[in-house]
Amino acid sequence: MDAVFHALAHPARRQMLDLVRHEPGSTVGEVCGQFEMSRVGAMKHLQILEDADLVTSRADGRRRLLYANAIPIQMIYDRWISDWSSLWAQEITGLKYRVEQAAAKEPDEVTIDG
Amino acid sequence: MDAVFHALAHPARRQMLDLVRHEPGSTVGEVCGQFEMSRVGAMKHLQILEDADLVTSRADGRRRLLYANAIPIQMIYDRWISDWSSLWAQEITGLKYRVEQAAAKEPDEVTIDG
DNA sequence: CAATATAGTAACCATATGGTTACATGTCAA
DNA sequence: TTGACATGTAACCATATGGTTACTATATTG
Repeated sequence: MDAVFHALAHPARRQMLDLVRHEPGSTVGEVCGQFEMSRVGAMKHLQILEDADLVTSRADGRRRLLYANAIPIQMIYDRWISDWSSLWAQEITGLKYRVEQAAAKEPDEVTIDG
Repeated sequence: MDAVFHALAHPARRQMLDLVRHEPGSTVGEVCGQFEMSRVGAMKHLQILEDADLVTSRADGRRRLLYANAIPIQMIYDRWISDWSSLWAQEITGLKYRVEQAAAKEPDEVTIDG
């Protein structure tokens, strides 16, 4: 849990995760190339995402392909969000609505960082 | 967002948030007393939670009373969890189930840290 | 095979983080 | 009104974080 929240605490990492989620199979170089910082700096962020299991990878020759992993996000929901629901009961109807929307919706263009 | 995730990245702070949520109106001293570290150390964690708006406070004489704030948690749901739902579509039924459970449930004894 | 492309390591640096002790302030109560 | 209690500040320290440059290693391709 520490690792997951820590990984999400940096805007560059949230953006990276976003990138990989919307473009599964991106290479390390492609992802790093999107950022101002050095490739090595970006790779460190990637490493932190992988340590938190938010990103997984598969070797492909001299390249490495990256994929977002939803499990830790689910964990956050299960151990945090759903637990807090009682404190926002007045919004629960809206929440159920949004969940149903999400279920119906295609993988989409929504941005994550905020 | 940085502040919220960063605040949640430390186990002591998650535990504190848990404490305050289950015992709203706890004083600074009461909360700090629950931890091994010095009072000042604990107060710094509290400050970080307040900076992230996860905890708010109200002065009461020489004491300060603490309250958990659900808004940032809702933000996490809105900007993260619901957005990822498409990646766990096969679990969406279970998710809706859990949401409905949460709506029906009383404020409870569930622990958060993990 | 030689050259290039992709990824990874090593070493380093400035600043942030997480903790401490000692002291200061404000409020309640005898 | 004085003393004790609850909270807050200041100064400090070790280590972690986020970044850099230079170098290495492994695949692919001409």
